[in-house]
Amino acid sequence: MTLLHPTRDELQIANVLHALSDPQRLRIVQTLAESPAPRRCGSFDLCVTKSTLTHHFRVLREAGVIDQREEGTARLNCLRRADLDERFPGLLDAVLAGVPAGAPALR
Amino acid sequence: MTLLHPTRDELQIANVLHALSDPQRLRIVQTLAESPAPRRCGSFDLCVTKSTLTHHFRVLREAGVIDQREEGTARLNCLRRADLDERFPGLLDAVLAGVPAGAPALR
DNA sequence: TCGCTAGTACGACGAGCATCGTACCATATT
DNA sequence: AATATGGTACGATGCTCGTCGTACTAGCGA
Repeated sequence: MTLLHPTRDELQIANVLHALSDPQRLRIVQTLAESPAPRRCGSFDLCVTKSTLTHHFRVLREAGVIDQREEGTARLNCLRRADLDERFPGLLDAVLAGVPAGAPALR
Repeated sequence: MTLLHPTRDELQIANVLHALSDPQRLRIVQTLAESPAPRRCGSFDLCVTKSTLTHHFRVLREAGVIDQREEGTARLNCLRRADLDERFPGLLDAVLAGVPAGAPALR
């Protein structure tokens, strides 16, 4: 299966904002931003099932917020910082700064 | 009827992002940002009915993005710039910069 | 007083979303 | 080969959203 990613030029502000407007996805992005290395989908501390997780990762990917690449049996996620900063300078940092620091564990 | 506005401290990043994730509302915010004076609800060039307009203004108001006050038979809208900038510094500017400049008239 | 203007209220409808469970498919590991 | 691990696919469910139309209210001007 091929993972569809929008190109940098295809990023739409409304899509990005929608992707970021969900608490679970916000938490994924926050975790990703704090993480030095790409992370597996399963390594996020969210209180949802695996299938729901898959859904959220797809929304983030299709909006262009994250990049997913396959690595063996896992799927590695990372923020598309450069693309986001280029298209929407300051947006990601502003959002991350606005997310409550000690976000409840949700689990 | 009393217009409910969240206080500055009650603003939630997820709510704000959701409010901003709709093209029509994005256009309202953009117009408001470019306007030196408060504007009436009817003065926005959107291709939706009056009742839909009312709905969008309520979403923006309840998320804390805009302030609405009654003035005779009209309702005047303005951005809550100061509050937004205080709680989420840079967010509004980043979003506004990301909105396509010559946004289609939608009408 | 009689409209006109600006906007709300309410109910409806179709679409989309967040969530789940079950079934499934790879790739490792034993 | 058998099992475990990491994740997807699909269908279902219930909720929310964007949109509309119709009916309504409040203020303003003739």
